[in-house]
Order: sequence, then structure tokens, then C-alpha cells
Amino acid sequence: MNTKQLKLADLAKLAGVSTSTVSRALNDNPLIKKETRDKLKLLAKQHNFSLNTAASRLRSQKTNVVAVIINFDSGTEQSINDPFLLKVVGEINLALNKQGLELLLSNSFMAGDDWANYFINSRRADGIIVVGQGKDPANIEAAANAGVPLVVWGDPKTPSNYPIVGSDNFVGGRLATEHLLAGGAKNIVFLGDPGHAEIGERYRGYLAALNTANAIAHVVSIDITSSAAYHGINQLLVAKGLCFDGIMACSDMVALGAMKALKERYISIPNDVALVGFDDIAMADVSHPSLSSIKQNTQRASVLLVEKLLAQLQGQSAESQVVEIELINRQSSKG
Amino acid sequence: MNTKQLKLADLAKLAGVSTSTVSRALNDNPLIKKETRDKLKLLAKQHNFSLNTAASRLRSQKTNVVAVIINFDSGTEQSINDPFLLKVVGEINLALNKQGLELLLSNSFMAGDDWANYFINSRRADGIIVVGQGKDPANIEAAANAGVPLVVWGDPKTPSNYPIVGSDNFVGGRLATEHLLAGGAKNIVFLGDPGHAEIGERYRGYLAALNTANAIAHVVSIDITSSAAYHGINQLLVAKGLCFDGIMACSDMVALGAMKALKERYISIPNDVALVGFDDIAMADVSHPSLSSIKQNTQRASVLLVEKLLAQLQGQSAESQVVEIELINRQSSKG
DNA sequence: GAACTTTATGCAAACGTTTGCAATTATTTT
DNA sequence: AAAATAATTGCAAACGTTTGCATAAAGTTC
Repeated sequence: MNTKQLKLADLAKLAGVSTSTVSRALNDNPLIKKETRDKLKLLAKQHNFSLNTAASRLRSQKTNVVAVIINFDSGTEQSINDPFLLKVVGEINLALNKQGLELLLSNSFMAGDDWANYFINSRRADGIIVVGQGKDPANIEAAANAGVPLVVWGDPKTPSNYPIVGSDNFVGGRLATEHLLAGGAKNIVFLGDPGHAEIGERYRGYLAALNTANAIAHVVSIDITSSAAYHGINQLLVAKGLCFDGIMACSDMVALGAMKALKERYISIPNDVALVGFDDIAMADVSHPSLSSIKQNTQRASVLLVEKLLAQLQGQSAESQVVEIELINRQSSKG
Repeated sequence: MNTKQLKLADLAKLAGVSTSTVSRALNDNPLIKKETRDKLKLLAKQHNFSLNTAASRLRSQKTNVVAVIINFDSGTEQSINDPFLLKVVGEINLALNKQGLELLLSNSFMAGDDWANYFINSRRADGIIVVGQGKDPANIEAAANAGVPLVVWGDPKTPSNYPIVGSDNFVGGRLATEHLLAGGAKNIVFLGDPGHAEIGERYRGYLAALNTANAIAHVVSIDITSSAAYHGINQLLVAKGLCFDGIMACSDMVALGAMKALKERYISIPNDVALVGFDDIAMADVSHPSLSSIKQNTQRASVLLVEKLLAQLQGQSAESQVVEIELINRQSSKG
């Protein structure tokens, strides 16, 4: 910062060429002779030159920025502390970077309700990735209807006019439940709130599995937090005793909360109660007993999200897509 | 997107005033009569108008964007999956938003080595928040020396010409160790890599506590991951048997990995081995036994980071600052 | 070697704001 | 009521790129 900031024109003067040439060279435009391009790039590097993105964005009407909105339900404690959502953000960051895109991190608070306006009209970003459907799709739909390039991490089976990428939650729920049934469980509790899109699908998968086995459903509807799970299971035990021998939890954090409640009462896992979670977060492997879980392929999903956003940016359309899901069998269930 | 994008000039024409007036009104400039300001703001809202940030940034030479760099050590597996770092990012996001600033999420991969150039010269952001000191401060120092407004989450005691905000790691290490000693532990293992700045301070706190108690230090140096901890403790047990009765872990994830190794061998916690972690992540409370930990006040730290960055943006200087730290006593240690 | 094509570069006009200064109008002072 | 001051608004010049079009140089064809 000691010397005055160099601009394109200065660099052009130094090289004895026009600004057009420098601009094109730095953007690797084949109109410019390869040799010249390399020379100018080198010069830029030597002089520590960097294009002014503000000017560039203004002129080119492109930002190369993608807004990522963590769309947690207000009124729920999920949010910022949910390791799974944050992991997804991290993966998206990597996927975007690989495409030379930058990530503007945002949340419903900052962006307000009119996302099209806040992000796109204002040229803050070229497109939007929404992490989590939330309970109310109004904001997403409004943005999509306004023609904003937009993709969503969520339940791909939700009917929508925007692409949703996510796991096959129905199959996930079914797999988990079938696994518990196969281990001999007869009374399996579903722990989670079926009102939430993704969790709803998991719930339906759970019901489907129970149905073919002629078992009876039992839902404990709670917030998607470990402490809610802990208290939920505790209350159930107090009220009705050990009336179940399996738990299908809607997330690993929830499963771990339940696990804690069980362990405190010396209920054996998996002998008295078998347990399967969802997400396969790092902790699933670390807990004791380790937690069986449905693994979501967040890395692949992130790549897909970015691909589909890119397609929209190029004027093509993109469809919702399901990513494969996998049961990771660990100690908390009888495999 | 059906109709052509409105610009400031259009809005001005609609209102029958000049663009200067509209610009000033929307920026709440007191030069403009309050009444006019309100009228124009309303008009803008009605027409779904949004300032073009690219143009605005170009002209005003300000972005209102802060780059946040997750500065994980390459070669380590910490990174993206570390729930603590991500939690800090989440808190910073909130703190920035409260000041009307936006968050550009980045990592060492995208930003390269010359942060001043990549973020500031290019007008991508006005300042930088670095999360984590990493092992090599070269990039940070280069940026700070270039005059970039910059703050760092890390060990505030590290000598530096840029402000570092972080917990009092020395006191944290000492508190944790003293707590273990008070519980009757005689042979306390330090689990973590003292070569890392923050962990080094924790280690010195550990040594200080041992010293006054005339106990002997024993370091198991590992990567800051739960699986490294798991294997580290396993190997130690295989090689030397149960030669310790306390573990001071450099993070909760590490502590939980160690806990798993202990539980697998039916070593009682806290009776045979007492355990204290660091960070107080959500899992600490959920694990069984729940994990005693040193709680870092990430929320307060984030607010401070943003304040200090803001100060620098306004040309003032800012000092490193320590945030208070607290022992959370749970079941994994004898309290 | 003239006419044509291809390749490489330059000219100059945008892109949509903000802001110093000038100009106008309203208010106060003498 | 004129003069001086304060409160509002407008004019027009930036901010630093990118890009359509024109031009110049080099290569090709007959």
C-alpha cells in the first residue's frame, strides 16, 4: 500500500500496449497472441496488479459470486450450530472454488425476504444456493419465479420449479428402519418432526418399512437438536417406560441426544434399544457405541448443486436430482 | 426479470428529481430533507429497486464486504470438518451482519498467498478476518505489512503487528490441568500438538500447573482430529498399558476420540482416567459421560473481531485481546 | 503482386453509481 | 427589505473495466 494502486491503464502504458489488449490478455482471451498474453500476465504478477472487480463487474454485468443462504427455520434452534449444515456449506465452498466462483455467505436475516432483489438486482451475486428448504418455501419460490438462477439443498422429491438436490430421504428412512427390523426390533420410534420436508420423507420411508413388516408406528416429534432428543426420550421413558426397542432418528445429533438419555438409564445399546441416525457426521464414528447412520454424500451433492447452478447461469435448465445414500453399519444397531 | 432492470436514473426521472438526490436519499444522507428521503425510499421499495453494488463500489471505493479465510494447516485433516472452526465462522457471520457487512467466505486455496492483492487490491473486500493462525504466519504477516485491515482469531499472546483475538489458552490449559490434579490425577497426558500456536499455549498452561504440583509431563503429539486421538491413545495403551490417570485434550473432538478408545477397553471415566477437553462444542454435553471442557466464548470473540476490524477500517489501530475462558465441569472429570 | 482472408491490436463508448462544487430556494439577521 | 446565512437540490465528472467495431499487420491464394 505504499505506492499508488496500479490500474489497467498504467499497466498498459508500462507494456506499451492498449488497455484492451491487457484486459483481454489477463482474461486469457484467444484474440490476443499467446506470447503477448503470457508476457502481460507476467508483468501483472511482477507489479502485483489485480483487476478491480468492482469495475469489472459493473462493465461485464457478471460477478462470479454465488450467494449461499443458510435457510434455517426461525423458531428452531437448529441453525448455526448444526454441524451438518455447516459441513454442507464447507463442501459447497470447495465446489464453487473449483469453478472459480466465490461464496457470499448469508442468512435469512441479512437477505430479507426478497432475495431476487437483494442478491441479483443489486449485482451482489449471479445466483443463489439455498441450504435447507425450511418449512416455508415462499422466499425460494418468489426468487425462482423472478427468474433467479437458484438451486436448493433439500428433498429432491418436493415438487418445485427449481432444482433441488439432496439425498433419497425416503429410501434412507426405509433402509434405516428395515435395518432395525432385521436386527429384531419390533417397536421402533421415529424421532423427529415429520412436518419438515426432508424429515417427512424419511418418515414416510419409515412407515413403508413398518408397513411391510406389519409393525406399528410411533412418532416422537421434536426439534432437530440433540437436547430436544434427550428430553424427548427421557420423557417418553418416564411416561411409558421402555416401550420401544429401536429408534430411527432424523439426524445424528438427534440420535446422539437419544443415546445419552438411554445410557444414563443403563439401557443397553443395541441390545435393549437399537439406534440408527442420519447424516453420518464425524461424531457418529467417535461416539461409543459408534452410531449406525445413513450417510449423505454431501460432497457429490455440492458438486451437483454447483453444476446445476452453472447450467442455469448459462441459460440452460436443470432438474432436481437425488444423490445416492448409504447405510453405515456401526455398533448402535445389530447388524 | 420480466421488465428491464431499473436504475437510479430511471427512479430519479419517475420522482422528478436528480440522481444525486435519489442516491443521497437511499444512503440516508442528511443533506436531503427527511421527507424527501422517506418518499424516495418508499418509491424505491415499490419499484423493487436495488442499488447496483458494482457501480457503487467502483465509485465509492468501498465494498462493505469482509473476507473470512479459514486458515487450516495444509497437511492436516482439521479443515472443513472441524465443528469448532465452522461455529466461529457462523458467529462471525452474525456479528458482521449486525454491522451491515457481508461475508465473503474463502480458504487458502482460493486466495493464494498474496491476500492483500487478491482481496484488497482487487476490491473484493475491505478487510480480512483470518480464522486460525495456522503453523506458518507468513501470509498473515505479509498482508498485515501491506497495510491491509486484518484481524485474526488465534492466540492473542503471539507477538504480532496485527490484532489477534482469542481465548486465554494458557489459563485454559492451566485450569483444565489443575482441575484434573484436584480430582486426584497424578499422571496427566497432554494430547495434542504443542507446535501449534494456540495449543502450545495450552500446553504451557498444562506444564505450569504440573510444575506447582510436582507432577511429570507426558505429551502425546497428534493431529487435531478425533481419529488421530483415538489411535494415539490406543497405541499408548498397547505400548505401555494404563500408565496415566488423566488426559488434557487440546480440543473436544480430540477428547472424544480418546474417550472412545478408553471406553472400548472398559477403562472407567472418570474413575480410572479423568478427561478434560477444550472448546465446549455441542457434543461435549451430549457425549456419555458428558465431557468436561474449557469453554471458549466464540460469540464475544466474534463481536470483538468485527469491532477491531471496523476500527482499522476507520483508520484507528486495534490491539490483541484475550477473551475470558471458563471451565465447564461435567462427568468426565471428578469435580 | 493484387485481392482476399486471417490474425492481432487499438479506439472509444459504455456500465450505474457517488460526490465536490455550484446553484437555487428558504430562513434568519440586521 | 436587503443582506447574509442555512438548507436543499442539481450538474457533471469521475471510478476502472470490458467489448463492438475499426484498423493494421501478416499470411494465403490465384
